[in-house]
Amino acid sequence: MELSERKKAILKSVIDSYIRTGDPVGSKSLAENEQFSLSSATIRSEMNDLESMGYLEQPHTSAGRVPTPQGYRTYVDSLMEKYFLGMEELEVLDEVMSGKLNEVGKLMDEAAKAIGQITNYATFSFLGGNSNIVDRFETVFVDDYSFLLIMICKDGLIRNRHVKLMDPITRETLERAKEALNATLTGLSADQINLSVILDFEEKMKDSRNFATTVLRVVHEMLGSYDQEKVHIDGVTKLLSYPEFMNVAKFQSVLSLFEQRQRFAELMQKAVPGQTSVVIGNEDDELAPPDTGFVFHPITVGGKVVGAIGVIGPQRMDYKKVVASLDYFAKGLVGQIGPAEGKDQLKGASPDGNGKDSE
Amino acid sequence: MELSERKKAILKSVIDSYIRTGDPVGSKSLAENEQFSLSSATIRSEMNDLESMGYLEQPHTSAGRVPTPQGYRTYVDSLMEKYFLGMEELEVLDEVMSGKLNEVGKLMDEAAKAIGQITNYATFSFLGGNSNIVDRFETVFVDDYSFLLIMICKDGLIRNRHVKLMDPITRETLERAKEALNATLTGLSADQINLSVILDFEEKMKDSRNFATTVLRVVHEMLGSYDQEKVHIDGVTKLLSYPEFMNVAKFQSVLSLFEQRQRFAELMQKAVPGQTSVVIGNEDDELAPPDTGFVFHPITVGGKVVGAIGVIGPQRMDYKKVVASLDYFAKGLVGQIGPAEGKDQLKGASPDGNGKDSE
DNA sequence: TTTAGCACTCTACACATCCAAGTGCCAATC
DNA sequence: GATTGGCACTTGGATGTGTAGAGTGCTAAA
Repeated sequence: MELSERKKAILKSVIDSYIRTGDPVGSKSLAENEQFSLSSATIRSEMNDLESMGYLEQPHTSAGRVPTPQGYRTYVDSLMEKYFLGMEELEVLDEVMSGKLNEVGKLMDEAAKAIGQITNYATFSFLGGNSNIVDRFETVFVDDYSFLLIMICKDGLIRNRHVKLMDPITRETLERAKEALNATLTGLSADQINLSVILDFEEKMKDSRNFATTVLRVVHEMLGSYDQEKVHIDGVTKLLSYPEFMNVAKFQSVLSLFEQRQRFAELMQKAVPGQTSVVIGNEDDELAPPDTGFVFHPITVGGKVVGAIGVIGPQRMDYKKVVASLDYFAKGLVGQIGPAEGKDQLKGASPDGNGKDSE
Repeated sequence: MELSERKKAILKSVIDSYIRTGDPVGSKSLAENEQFSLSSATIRSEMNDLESMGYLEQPHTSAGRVPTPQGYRTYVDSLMEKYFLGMEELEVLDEVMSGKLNEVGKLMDEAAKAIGQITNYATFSFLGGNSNIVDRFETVFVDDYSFLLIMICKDGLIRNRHVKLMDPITRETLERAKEALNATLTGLSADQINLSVILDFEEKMKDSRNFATTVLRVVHEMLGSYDQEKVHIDGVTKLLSYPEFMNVAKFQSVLSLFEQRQRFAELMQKAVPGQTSVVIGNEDDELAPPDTGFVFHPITVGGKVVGAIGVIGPQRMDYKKVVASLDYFAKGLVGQIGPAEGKDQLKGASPDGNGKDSE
């Protein structure tokens, strides 16, 4: 059954009002809200329809109506109007983007903070996927018992590890290991590194077995795991100012999401490049806790999603404002990281990478 | 006025009981608690004394007594008995420590998590101070528009940054920059880098001014700032299981501390090498939020505090258990990082450094 | 010095009441 | 047929009252 224009208008009003106040909205307050020249009874019956169609629900018999996830979904997809950022808001964002930050990671962190300031919700920034293809390895000799292993990926991301050893190595061994790595692992992604590749590498390094094993273990870890450290969350306290999170249990469910950072990576797999996504409550899966909303915008480099920046708030968050902020930042970011890409397309010049990738 | 033995015993009992239950403890329950063969009236008068001496206080007239920060202080310093870790607890910790983790940072994170599991409080691990002395710089050419700058400090800590540039560089320029950095900055700490040092460096790189400026800015940042990213907090949700944090305002004050991570660094300045410190509420300064307790153990490398691992919980936390866990881990850690130091004392072999220093 | 007894204070809880908000339904009206 | 006013009904929240229980301070007696 299609929604009539009037139903749409009423649904939009209900959601707008609920987002603003957080109180269930009743037929009377809507009727008084001039824009409808209808009595509360009429509105009541329309709301009744909307409820049976699944867009609204009542916390209890004598309360007003509250949007369901499905209600929010239609609102976000087709009802809400565009939000235009105000002067101060633009200033906050522009300041971050004009800041001379050489690292995209830092930039994203700052932007997330700024967006949190504008919207008053918690924000996160997230960088790095897990299916990188190795471009090459580099090593730096630190001392006889340790060295730095640097992995440069095709998409420009850089990770590194400081590897400690039990037995001393020489610069020569290290150099040989680097060459062996480059010879065997270049062009492969994590899931392509199988036993034969490993044996190949160990064969090349057979005079220093222990060392080779250690190196492989580190490489494996660098390739395989999402890098939890790269999820930065800011402004969790802001959530405590919303009544829906004053309930300890609710807040706990959100907090525990924050502590399982790898879940962000899963969430990000829903990301559509260049487009702001909205996940409402546990709409589809169990990815997000109930009563919360997620809005995020993926960051793509060379057509590949390498991260995201986003907002976490109550389900009734001000989606239009949040979406506007994220869009504005994402549009600006393309300008920031675009030039480097343009300059050096053939080499796929690192548009990013940033230190945070190291770990 | 000195505390009589009996007063001490009563104070200890009150605190033990309060830590266990979280309820204010009354004279009657203490009197019944066999170990005193005194009537409740006597205990009452003793408690009255303890109250006027500042060790106890009453939430309201008809409630039992609750320890003050001063009360906890005496408890921690001289009253509490030693806690012996149980088999399962030892197992949890041993497993972490025996894990082949090449990086001290990772090790500390895991240990913090384990201690959280044992004690059921929030934990943190923190790595890196800000007054490092530069041992040398290394660079890695990534592509024409970016490179990796690696700073190796005297104490073995390693930091790195992926630096992006607006103009292309050559491997030769990069190599020259590295040599210039090593020539001018080696052996200096952040506060020793003044204008003349900067001018010296710029003079050496005068044919590529922009590049030199960028490099200096990055170096400055690497040297100067506490690295917020290096504070890892785990198990915040655990705190929500204690009634004292069910109050939203209280919990908020703790959370906001977590969001100002640099405050950990300040807190750490109180650290005494090799010794577990306890900070109770806002005992002295405003460092810690009221109603919370901090217990932490600094990690020293070459006599210098480079980090800490610790526990954050309600003021009435089980200090003896927490202290025992931290002590055990710290003792074990010395063994872990000791060997590398021993093997290569002259060179001040990196006992650590770990990737997380990069950022 | 210790103790038993007692009056007093305060909180937590259960219970009752009242009120406002909002609903659904129905008959009257446009 | 859509809209509306009227009305009975439901419900949660706020407010008030009474009671039980825990704990105290004080005092007089042991």
